[in-house]
Amino acid sequence: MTEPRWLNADERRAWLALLSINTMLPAALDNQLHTAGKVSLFDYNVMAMLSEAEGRFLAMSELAARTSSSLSRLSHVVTKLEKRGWLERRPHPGDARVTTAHLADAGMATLVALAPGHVEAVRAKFLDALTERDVADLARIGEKIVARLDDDHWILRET
Amino acid sequence: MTEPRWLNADERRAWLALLSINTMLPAALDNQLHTAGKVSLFDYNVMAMLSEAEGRFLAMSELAARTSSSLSRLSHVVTKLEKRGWLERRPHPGDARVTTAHLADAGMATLVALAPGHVEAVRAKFLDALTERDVADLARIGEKIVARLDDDHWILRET
DNA sequence: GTGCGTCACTTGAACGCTCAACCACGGCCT
DNA sequence: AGGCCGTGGTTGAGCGTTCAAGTGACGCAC
Repeated sequence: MTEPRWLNADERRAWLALLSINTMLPAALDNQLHTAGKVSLFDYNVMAMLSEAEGRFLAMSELAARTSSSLSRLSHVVTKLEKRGWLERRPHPGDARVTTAHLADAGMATLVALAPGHVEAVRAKFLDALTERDVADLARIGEKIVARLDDDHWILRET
Repeated sequence: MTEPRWLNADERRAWLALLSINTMLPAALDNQLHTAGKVSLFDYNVMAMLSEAEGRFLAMSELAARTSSSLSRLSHVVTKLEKRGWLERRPHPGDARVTTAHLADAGMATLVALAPGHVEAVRAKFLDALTERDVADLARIGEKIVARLDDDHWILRET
């Protein structure tokens, strides 16, 4: 039973900052999206990921990977968005186990309507506080952390 | 109605990384704490903040500030932890509006028991992926973001 | 000292998320 | 062909969080 290595000053600062960002940033963006269109940040992201996919659809498991969420959480949310007419579930032709989520036209329309305000909020609450250099550093460091948490996370998947 | 400024490559990388960290890191730490002692990361943090305070107590509003949470959320959690005998609410002598939360001995004991494993997890899931330089950069950048979200956040309160 | 606005919190209901259980299918292996 | 395990997904119950409303207490104006 050896003494644990406690955090030094910089480690503590980094950890506390990340912890605070972690609760405050999603809250701020959720807020903007919710007042603009009764949509959560997660809802938005689900639709955004679909909008960027070829054919505007993805398998549930792939969509879960791209939103860093559990299949269960995604399934509940897809059900909700489906009820609003923004998404549609379809069986996969080749493999009957697979369900694909398709972004409907109505979903694309709300996404397009919400996007400018959302990007503005991302800038206002986050990116505008940083220099170009900071953003590059953060991207590099952030990807290292992501790699540690999930070594084949999709955002690391480019050449 | 001008065209919004969409994100460039680094901005997008930084944003997506932060978004992923945001869901995966708390989940990983929650997991460790929950299997080690049926405690959430937020529960742990509440008790940790109290343990570091003079006299092991803080006003609810101050504790809310130090956990970046709403008073409402904190109130519910304090009720829960109080039922487990880890915390105690007391009226503030000078101002009857204020409630203070005190860390009980039992709470301190569980904190002490949980701390080594938690710190190890923070290192394993996060800090160990980074160089010393990265940690310093992240602390600096993180604090800039915190400042943007709340310009007198408590972690910025030292000289 | 009476009103009035603010502050510090609490509460209950609605909503969202997590967890464990479950089902159906596909890909084996024999 | 039959049995088996792993994969992909759904569901419902329980718990946690948010939101809006409500309760006192303080402080200031008059």
